[in-house]
Order: sequence, then C-alpha cells, then structure tokens
Amino acid sequence: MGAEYVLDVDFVPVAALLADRARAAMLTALLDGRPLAAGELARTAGVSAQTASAHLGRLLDGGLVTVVQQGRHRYYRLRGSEIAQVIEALSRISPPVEVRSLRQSRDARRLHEARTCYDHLAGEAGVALFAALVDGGLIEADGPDAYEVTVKGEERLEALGLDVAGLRKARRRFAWQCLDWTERRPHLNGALGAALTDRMIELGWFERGTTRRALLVTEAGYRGLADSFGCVLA
Amino acid sequence: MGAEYVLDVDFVPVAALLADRARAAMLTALLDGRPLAAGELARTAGVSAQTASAHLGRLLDGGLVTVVQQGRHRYYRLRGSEIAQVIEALSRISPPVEVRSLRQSRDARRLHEARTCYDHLAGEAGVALFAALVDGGLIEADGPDAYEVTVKGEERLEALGLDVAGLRKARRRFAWQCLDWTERRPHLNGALGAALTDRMIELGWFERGTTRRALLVTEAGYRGLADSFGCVLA
DNA sequence: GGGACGCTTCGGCGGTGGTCGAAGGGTGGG
DNA sequence: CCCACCCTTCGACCACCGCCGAAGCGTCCC
Repeated sequence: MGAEYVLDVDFVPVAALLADRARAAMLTALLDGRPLAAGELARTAGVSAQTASAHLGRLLDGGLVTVVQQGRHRYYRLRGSEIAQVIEALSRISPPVEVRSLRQSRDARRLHEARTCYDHLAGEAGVALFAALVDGGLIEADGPDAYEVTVKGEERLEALGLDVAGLRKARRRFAWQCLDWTERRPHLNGALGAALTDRMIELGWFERGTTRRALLVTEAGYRGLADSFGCVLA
Repeated sequence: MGAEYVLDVDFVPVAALLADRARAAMLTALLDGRPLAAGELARTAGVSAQTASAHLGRLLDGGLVTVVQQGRHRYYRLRGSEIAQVIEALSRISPPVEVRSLRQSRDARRLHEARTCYDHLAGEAGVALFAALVDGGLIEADGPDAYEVTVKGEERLEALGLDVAGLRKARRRFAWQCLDWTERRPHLNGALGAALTDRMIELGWFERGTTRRALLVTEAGYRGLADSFGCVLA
C-alpha cells in the first residue's frame, strides 16, 4: 500500500450527510457499532419508514454505513470506527445539548467516564486501560499504530477468557491504537479491543446505560481493572 | 473550570455549515490561520460579494470564524485550531480529489510531509519535531496536554532567536500538544508552536507552496532540524 | 397460498437555503 | 466634500431536499 498524497479532499458531500437531523439521529444510534434494522432507525429518528429508507440510501451511497439483508430485515451498521471518530470530532466543536432529566445526566457522566466507540472501550476508562496495558508491558508497539500482545499479556488476557490466538486470525486488524477524540489520548481498537470490551461487559465490569454507548464502571470493574491490568481509575 | 458532562451534542448545525461548496472553499482558504478579507474569500470561493457576505455571516454565527475590522476591510480568520482539526478529521473519510496538475501533485506531497495547521507545524515534520523535542528533553509534559520548556530547551530555542519568556506572557496558551489527524500523533501547538513555526520559515527551513499550507523542507531545514533538535526526517 | 410484515420506490408538496441585482452604510483618499 | 471602494442588507428567484401517501416487492408464517 503505497503512500497516497492528497492535495485537497471534497468533504462537502460527507458534511451534507451529517447535516440532517434524521440522519444524525440514525448515525448516533449506530455509534455503538451494533447493527440496527431500518425500522428501528426510522423510529429512533422519528420519521416514517419511507423517509428513513431514503436517508439510509444516501448514507449507503456516501459510504457511511453498510447493510446486510437478513430475512425481511435490512440491518445497517456504521461502516467503520473512523466514522464514529469523525462524529466525535465534530461533536467537540458543537454546542452541548442541555441535559434535561436525571437519567440523562447520569448517562452524560457515564459517557465521559466510559463508553463504547463503535465496538471498543473509550472515554476515561478506555485511555486509562490502554495506558495500563502499555505500562504493564502487556502490549507493545509493533509499527506506527499497530500493537502486539506480549507473552505476559497473552497469559493475562487468556486468563480472562480471551482467545488471543483466534483473534489474531480474524480478518480484522488485530490491535491498534485509536485516538479518543474527547480525551485526546489513544485507546485500544481492533479485534482485540472489541473482544476485550465484550468480555469485560460480560464479566460485569461495565453496565450499559440507557444510552447504550454509555457505560457504568461497576465495583467489580474497578477491582478487575486494577487486579488484571494495574489500571486504577480516578 | 468544573468538568462538563455532555450527553449528546447537536452537531447538525456545524455539519450544515461545512456542507456547502462556497463555505468549504472559504474555510479551506483560512486553514493556514492567516486572516483574509471578505473580498478575497469571495473570489476564492467563486461567488459574488453579497453571497460571500451571507456565508461569512453564518460562519460567524456558528462560531467557526472571527472577524476583525480594519479600515474598510473585514478580515476573517478561523476561530481556532480545533476548527482546522475538525476539517482535517472530516477529510479523512472523504473521497480524495484527483490531482490534476504537476504543481498540484507537488503541493499534495508537501502537505503530507509538512504543512501548517492553523498557525503551527503539522504533517510528518510536525510530529517528528514534537517527538524530537520531547526525546531530547527540550520540553516536558506539564499537565494533561500542557508542556513546559526545560532549561536546556530554553537555551536551544533562544539560540534560534525565540523570545521564550515573552511567549510565556502571551494571552494564548503557551505550549500544548495537539493531535495531528492525518499522522495520528501529537504536534506542538500554542504560542510556542506558532512562534517556532514562524521562526523556522523565517530561517528558510521551510518554503511555502502554492497552496499556502503546504510546506517544503529545504536543505537548510533538514540540517537545522537535525542540528538544533536532533530531528531527522525520513 | 393468502395475509401480515419490513422495506423500498414513486410522485407530489412545502420549506429551507444559495444565488445575484439593487441599494445602503461606512471608511479612506483626493 | 465627494467619490471610490469594501462590505453588508434587502428582496426575489430558483433548486434542492426532506417529508409523507400510495403503491410495489420480497419474506415469513400459518
């Protein structure tokens, strides 16, 4: 893959796709990486099925989402974590929406402490975990952004129930650092990042909020992160 | 400044501002941080003065640009480097525009090697310089993103003709790391980053391309970066 | 195989927003 | 003081786009 030099890109079409309330609502709903059916997205966005279909068609054309047909359902998902990152980047210079309910304010706090970005852990907990993995010598840099699991790391991760060798075979990139836009520090992405996140939620270290991306670090989570990874959260 | 928790932000208005050819052209022209008069921006975008005025009004409302009146001219500039960063982030998932001329391809290559992001150095050279400054112990972390110049660093920078003490007094943040979106690594931002960039261009280490953001590293630049900062470019 | 369901396509409506001509305000120069 | 210049405001036009009703197509289930 030779280096590509880009003079200028035309970001207008992509920005236009993001510049609509209904599409924005759909994309936000897809932020956690979970595929959603067209109908669910229509309901989420508060538009009719036909309207949603038109929007999804445009998002598809623009390459922001992919679709998989399953029976009479069509499941849409974000095309990749870059899309999620751009949305988070855009959000940084956008005015915050006033928090209305107590439940919302709880989720807001969780989004900051811990959340999923596409399918891996982000937020304070995400960057803290990544730093702990590196500091503890469980993973180490293996290229510009790529990482490898050390022998010590493999033991620790397998003890948690992860099939590290299996993950290496996945078609997806194994492990790489991904910038957390709000924390401005790296967190773990790739097959490993996703699997580890899944497993930690399975273990009850995190609980999902009403906003599905929002995660609550449980007591077990604080203990687990500290014991397994030497990761101490504020 | 207490922590602010944001549940969801409304990025639609900002995206809408970016979703127009004329405005995009204006913002791109402003990417190097230099203030431009409304008339120049109108010409750049290829629209009439009235149309440009309307666009600039919206950008102003949206907080993407600021304006300073000087005589009968009104100079617009990007509101801050975050804006430049968002545009760079958006560009990453946008289709590249085909490079047409030889001059364009030269600039494209330069944009990758070295460019200004708002008013400080970015691209390969930017992240390499930042890494060299840290590795060489010329600057050191002083907070989450903030940096301080060490005694050794102060000597080195003053030798180059920078007034480090004066920069510390500037209203602007002194020195902090800023993520380079294309390189996904930090480069130096803040008063120090801007002043250092200016000075290096003054010293002839970089030459501006036709696309003003695009920089060419000169022979003197390679030597200077290596001698002064131990920064060796590929 | 009929009917319910999920989704998309088509057609027509309405609103938002980009555009420029014309006019107005404010500054600088002679 | 008048004119040239830069920029903005106003008004009108037009295109695009988001919206939904109606209809069409495919899938699942009984």
